[in-house]
Amino acid sequence: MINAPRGTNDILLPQVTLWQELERRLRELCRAYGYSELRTPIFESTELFARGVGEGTDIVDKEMYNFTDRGGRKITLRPEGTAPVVRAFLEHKLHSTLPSRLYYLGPMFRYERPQAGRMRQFHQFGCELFGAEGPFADVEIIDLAWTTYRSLGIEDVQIKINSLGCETCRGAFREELKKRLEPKLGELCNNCQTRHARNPLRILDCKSPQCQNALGQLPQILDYLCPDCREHFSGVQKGLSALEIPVLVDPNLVRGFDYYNRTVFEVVAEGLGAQDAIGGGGRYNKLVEELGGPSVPAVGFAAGLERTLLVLEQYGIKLTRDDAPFLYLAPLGEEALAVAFKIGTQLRHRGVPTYLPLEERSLKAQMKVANRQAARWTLILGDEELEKRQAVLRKMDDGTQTEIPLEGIVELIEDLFQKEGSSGRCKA
RNA sequence: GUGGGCGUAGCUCAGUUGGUUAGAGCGCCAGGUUGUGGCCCUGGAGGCCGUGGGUUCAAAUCCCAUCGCUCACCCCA
Repeated sequence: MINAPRGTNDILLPQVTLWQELERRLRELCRAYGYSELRTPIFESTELFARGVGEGTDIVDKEMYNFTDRGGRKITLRPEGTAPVVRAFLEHKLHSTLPSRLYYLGPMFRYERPQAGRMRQFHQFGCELFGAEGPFADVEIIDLAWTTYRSLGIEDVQIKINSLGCETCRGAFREELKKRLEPKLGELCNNCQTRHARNPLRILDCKSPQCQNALGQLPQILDYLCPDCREHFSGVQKGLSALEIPVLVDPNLVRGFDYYNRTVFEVVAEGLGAQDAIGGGGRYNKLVEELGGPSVPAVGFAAGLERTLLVLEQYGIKLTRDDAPFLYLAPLGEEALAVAFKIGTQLRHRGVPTYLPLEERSLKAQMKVANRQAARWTLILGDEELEKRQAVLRKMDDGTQTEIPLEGIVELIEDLFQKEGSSGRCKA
């Protein structure tokens, strides 16, 4: 037997309706915010991520699904959504009309050991806002992130924000930090020893108790922000508080991508095992340029959908989606099966969700299936009815049934469906 | 990459100090109702006990290896 590869899974019936409903709501939300969908390929040139996400990040160094195609091209299954969106944004010259609001929704791939809330193929929903430098853009994105969870009924999320400054103030801070860490190097964990050389900022959010102890009082980037960055960050905070979006300033929040500058944020929630982030994002003013485009400021965020569903489950929030048949057809006998098959097919042509049996079965067995399928109505069609050119229409809720003529039956049931519409019933 | 836990029916899991035809609940199928679901009752189908090797008169049970799942470290969504 061949199983799905490690860290991947099949999404089937009970779960798949949750996914459909989740996706439907996210798209609806994007419409409200004026974001339009951008679908990019699932694989890209390896170079895109090497340059976009940055060499030296965990993602690029050890988590990418890389392969060489038959033409010798170096290809990578996308580990995140922002770099591909920027690539497409440039390829289609979307910077000619700014601001540009884009969203994506789909699978991402990272080669890691799976655990609770972490898969090798997982799904992200993300939004990117191009062409606005002022704090309102950051506020819009953070509000959108916040509203994403709120609109799903998750009240209990916390947003942590920080500012990483720009290349000038961050550079100065990095040097200062390195200098201050120098004497304590020996006390830090192995990881942080290498970070010291490559990316000292990441030492700030190291969770190892060894480092937490050794670090003690370190300078904070917020104290090193240049006047512009300081003003921008305070603008973001003012905007958020005007919208009454509660955020926690976390000076140690760094995040794992190289492309962020100024605002970074993370949405955290309980119930994800050892993980706590269900979404995150920030500003990336240099990325478009680094990928060969003009200077276009941008902000974005991404939400992990598996984790979002985990949190929904934790809170007992059920996203329901009607997937039950409106009509269950229960023919008795060969002749009735043929007649039912035709009626059922005509109803399907008219968009009425119809369960159609393909073989003869006892009425009892058919009723059981109708019940299990949560059908709203069952149409019973046997010899007796055929004789009289009639059928029995049974309402499954209360078991009441009426005889209706075969003549015009398709129209009659279609009318019934138009009136009652979908009922929010769920098979699973 | 490292460590812990677990692999028995479609699903959730029992299975005693190794001992005869490996069990339950749910689900599925059929019957109780010669044409009526949900509740109830009866019966049935369905298992290389993850795989390979070893110990033993005898292995689901003990040992080794291997694969898979899972949780955690690292990092992240």
